[in-house]
Amino acid sequence: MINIKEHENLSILNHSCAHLLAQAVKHLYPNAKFWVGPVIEDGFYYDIDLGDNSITEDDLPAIEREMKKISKDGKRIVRHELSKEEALEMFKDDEYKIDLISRMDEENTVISCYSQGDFTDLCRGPHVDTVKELKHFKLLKVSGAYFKGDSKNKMLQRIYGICFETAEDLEAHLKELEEAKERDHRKIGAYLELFMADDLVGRGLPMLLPNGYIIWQQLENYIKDKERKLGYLHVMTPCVGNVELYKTSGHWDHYKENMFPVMEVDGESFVLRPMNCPHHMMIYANKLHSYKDLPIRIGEIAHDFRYEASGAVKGLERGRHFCQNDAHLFVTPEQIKDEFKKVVDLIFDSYKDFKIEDYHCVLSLRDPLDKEKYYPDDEMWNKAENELREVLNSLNIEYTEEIGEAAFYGPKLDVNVKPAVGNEYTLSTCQLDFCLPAKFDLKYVDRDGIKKTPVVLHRAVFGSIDRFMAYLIERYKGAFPTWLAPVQVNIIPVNQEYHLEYASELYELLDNQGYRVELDSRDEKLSYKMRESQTKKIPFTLIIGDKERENNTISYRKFGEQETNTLENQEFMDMLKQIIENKE
RNA sequence: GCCGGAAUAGCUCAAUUGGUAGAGCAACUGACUUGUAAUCAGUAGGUUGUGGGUUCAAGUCCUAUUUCCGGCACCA
Repeated sequence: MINIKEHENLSILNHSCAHLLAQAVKHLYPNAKFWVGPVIEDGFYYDIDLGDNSITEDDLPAIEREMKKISKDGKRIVRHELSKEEALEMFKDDEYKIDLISRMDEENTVISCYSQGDFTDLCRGPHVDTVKELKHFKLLKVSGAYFKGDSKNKMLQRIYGICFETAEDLEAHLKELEEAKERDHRKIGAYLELFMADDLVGRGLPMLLPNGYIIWQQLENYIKDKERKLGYLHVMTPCVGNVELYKTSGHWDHYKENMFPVMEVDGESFVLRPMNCPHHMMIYANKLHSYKDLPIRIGEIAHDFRYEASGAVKGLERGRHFCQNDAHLFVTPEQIKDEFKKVVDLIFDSYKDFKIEDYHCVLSLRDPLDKEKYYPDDEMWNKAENELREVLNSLNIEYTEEIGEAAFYGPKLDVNVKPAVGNEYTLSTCQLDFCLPAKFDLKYVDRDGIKKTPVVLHRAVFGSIDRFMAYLIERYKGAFPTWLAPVQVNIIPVNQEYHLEYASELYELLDNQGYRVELDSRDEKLSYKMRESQTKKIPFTLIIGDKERENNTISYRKFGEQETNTLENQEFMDMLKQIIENKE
């Protein structure tokens, strides 16, 4: 999907279109006041204070018509420059513009405005020359948005739209949006019976159905196997923990609002655990370690519970229960780089197996001004951040840096992806932590006989298995590679009477070798069964009739292909084995 | 949590200004015995998310509530 921000022309076009939107809204809602209207990846938006009025999606067509009308009038877009003083005078009745202007630093700043007909807006520009150029746009959605992005502030109304240079581009984009909706893991998940949710079970608590659980187990086995080969030790720890555990780690102070409420039992206070770091810290602390033991890599497929805001819950992507592919690596300071590199390699090796190519890396740093969230030790933070940056650079990983995105205990590398619908989220993460080991007073005995505190890398390759699965559903549009597919082979006998026996033999053969195979022996036409096999996106559909029975062969059709191939039975088995091994 | 929208059969949707809740697919039954994306006929399927209210009459109007959807905020 196109990123408007990356194209200069489109960027200017969309920004100008935001002004056009504002002008149209002003015509229809004269009391409207405007905050900001920036260009985003998917077009533009404008944040508007409509006072007592409100706009719903039903009002968008009328606003679009007004925009078209203004565009047809074809007024020129003119830039004026004024001093801060003049600007304050000009917008004296508009508290939003006053807010913007007064935050511009120097007294002598030149402030620019853009006018088109009866509408003038404060703006840095640049813009297109006339509103006539703004023809191929569409308003997409309305929503609330907090003033200055702060939930303590009042809510403004935000209108989203997008603008293109040609009608064809716009149409193509709208079509892409429709297609993206079809890819949504919630839609495919219901259709292919991968998971379900029910009000009686509770909000944000999806349940994996047999088909989905097969995929889930494949993922679990895949990553545990990879980790085992890299020296990870897997553990299992309880889903409930004493509150003191989280007070010690500091998670309680930062996240108690987002935990399920405390359960009081026999004078002890418990919570459903929201993460596993403290448990793994305690496992490390279970015995005294030598520097020779390090690194120690504790891994777990761990069930966690978070009381996510109701508006944040989304399918398998974000639930109130999820399963982390978590691990904590206890290392000496000298081992940080090497271990970090191994984690990064593990992440991207795995991505190759799942053919995940569309991601971007973020180095998440602290906000030095946010003394509340971040552990106040500048020296520790600088050291950790520089260390992480150095490793990323030495690995030639492309990344952007984001301030204020770090965990409270340390900076991290996040690997982010975009879902079919909604905001980007983090798939994999590797976090550097100098903080928690000290809080738990973890030690190892160094070469010189002195007890020292290890450094911890927190990492998750499949952030949560559920979320990773959500991403894969969308990545593959439900057509899973054979090694992941819930049903790998579907056998269709041409005729129930004459071919069922041979088809059953083949079923046994495949089943005995551990393949996930089904035999469709219903009284239906072949074409009917073929259609169903294709709509269920089963990788291999076998057609078994006279030809196959007489020659001891298998005719098969691969998902998404039109032709059928025929192979000797053994050849087919070899091919299937090969495809699964190659994760095709 | 906040702003807005939605909820009708298992699924996708329809039902005029308030006036007998309907269709396709799926399911079930029967016939057909099939060579690569939908064979034909029949049957059954609903307290219109839930609770209150207005009305002679509510899927439709009002109200509360739950869940879902689109964003915002949050994301250890």
